[in-house]
Amino acid sequence: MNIGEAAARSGLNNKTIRYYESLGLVASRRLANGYRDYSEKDTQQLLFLQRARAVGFSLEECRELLELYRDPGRRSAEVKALVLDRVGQLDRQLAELQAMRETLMGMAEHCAGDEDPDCAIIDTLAEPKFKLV
Amino acid sequence: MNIGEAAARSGLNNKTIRYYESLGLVASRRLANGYRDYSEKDTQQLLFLQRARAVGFSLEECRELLELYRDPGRRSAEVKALVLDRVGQLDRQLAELQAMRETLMGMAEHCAGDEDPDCAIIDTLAEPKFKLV
DNA sequence: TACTGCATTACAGTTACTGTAATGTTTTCT
DNA sequence: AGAAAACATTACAGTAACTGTAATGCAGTA
Repeated sequence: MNIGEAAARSGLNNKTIRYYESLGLVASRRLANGYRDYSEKDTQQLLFLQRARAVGFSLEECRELLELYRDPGRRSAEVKALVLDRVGQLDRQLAELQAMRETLMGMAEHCAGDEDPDCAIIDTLAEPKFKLV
Repeated sequence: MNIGEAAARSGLNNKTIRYYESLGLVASRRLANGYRDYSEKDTQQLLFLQRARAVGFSLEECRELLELYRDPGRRSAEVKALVLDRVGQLDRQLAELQAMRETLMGMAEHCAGDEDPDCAIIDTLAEPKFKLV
């Protein structure tokens, strides 16, 4: 199958697939006309990539995951470690975003939000009276 | 004061300050030797930028905020709207990261994490049995 | 005078794509 | 058969928000 169909099946964009190939994440056979030709197995790997990206793994992490995916001698402990690492990243990110949200809500509460120039938000950003992130 | 001190006071990197200047977010006077020269007022604007970035505003949003900061005739309603917009973005981001976290934890639970190649995580990424993000 | 530390500019690299241009091939319509 | 649409190819630029590197110059001190 050509790249359009592989894209449709994996949920990736054509350009994204070519990009992944340029990074050496996936390979592809070529037909006589130069068109890429994908097998079922190829599309499964693309789908794998799409799903790994959807839970936020970086492309380098995806590369490691793909290697494990392809390695019949893998240890599931290694896969699990990658996943738990990613959960740790998420926890840190979540905490950071939560803190931002609380700061913003705290500032918004003190702002009248009217036609007046007086604004607690601006004041806080310029010279905070309560602690920021 | 020169850029090093302005950086120290604002918590921004020298390069970051120059970068912001290249984008027209802030301006700077120059001394005879070509060095940038910052006033207290300048550093306050840099600090403002630093704080706005710290709660996750994009540089374009920062530009709007700075304009409001500088405008004595601003309406606080406009400032508040920007903040609440940002809270909305955060809520969407938080929901997305939460969903990723749950997916990952769900997969991790089903993985033994041992010396065996059998791995529920790999299986799920390759062809999911439960719904992904 | 040499050395250190700070300053300047310009350009490349990062992440993960997406958009555009110029071109070629395959398929479909008339 | 010939034209047009729909797909494919490559290469290069742009995005966000910086950071790193190189080559160079100025400032203050031993």
